[in-house]
Amino acid sequence: MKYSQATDYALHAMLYLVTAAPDKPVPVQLLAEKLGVSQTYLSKMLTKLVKAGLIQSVSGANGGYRLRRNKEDISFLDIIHAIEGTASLFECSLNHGSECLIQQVVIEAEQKMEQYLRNKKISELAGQFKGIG
Amino acid sequence: MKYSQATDYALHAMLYLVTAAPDKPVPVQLLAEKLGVSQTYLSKMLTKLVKAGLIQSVSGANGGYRLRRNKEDISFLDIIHAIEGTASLFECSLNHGSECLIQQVVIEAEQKMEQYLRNKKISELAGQFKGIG
DNA sequence: CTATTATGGACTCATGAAGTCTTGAATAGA
DNA sequence: TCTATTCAAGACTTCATGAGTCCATAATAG
Repeated sequence: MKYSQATDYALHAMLYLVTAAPDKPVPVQLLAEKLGVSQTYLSKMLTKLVKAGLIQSVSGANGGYRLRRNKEDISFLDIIHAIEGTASLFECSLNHGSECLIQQVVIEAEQKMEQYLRNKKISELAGQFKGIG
Repeated sequence: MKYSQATDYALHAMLYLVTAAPDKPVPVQLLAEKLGVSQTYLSKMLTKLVKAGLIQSVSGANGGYRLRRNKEDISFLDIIHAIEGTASLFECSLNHGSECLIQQVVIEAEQKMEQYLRNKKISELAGQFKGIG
């Protein structure tokens, strides 16, 4: 079980957008160079972030991506959920009669992690952030 | 990102072993019937649990599996780690100069989850456990 | 009109999960 | 000692998903 690299890229891209000038949209080409990943691949993740309402896209020349919300309102969990989906980490595959006690425990544990990620905003790192490379 | 079904089976198998009579080893055939999974597949997971030191195997007639430790000393995390491995959920694939701040946050979150799973013992469910099916 | 930029679908490739099959080793009991 | 039972391990198959490419289409600034 691992987070996908796509999540890794998305988190870094968002960190860049949070630290970048908020008025000017950043084209995917620039982001892709910074992260060392292909444009076409990165654009998949950015599209997901757009659909999740975290960023906004501007087509055409001088276009690109910029934040849609206040940067203080964007949590790690928002980004992770946008890429990985919101399904639970654990789903019992046995057909018990009742609710699965084991599943309840693991989901409870997952919620501890989510709670931390929900409270942690990507902008908190912007101060310490010295550039991607 | 999801826990594997193997982890699901292993947790249920351990719950059964914890509630079963501790003196008599339980053969994989019996466990497999209870869980509704094939013997050969389940035995893979049980072998991992043996290697992790959670249970003990007894070959030959009247053999099977029994707990190796005190049942109060077996946590959810022990079982999950035995099956899934102990690698971190997140590994930054960019080559930064320094440590990755993003990775630090996600690993911190993971540790919240692990802390909960480490404190939760499988035997805590034994009381409420009404059988697998 | 053209260059730039995002969107979306089809596609390939590699990896890992899920599961089977078979062979071999250990041991209890006759 | 022989046999039935039980665990261990490796090779193998199948399928789903992650990772990534390529191309055609749509939107927009100049």
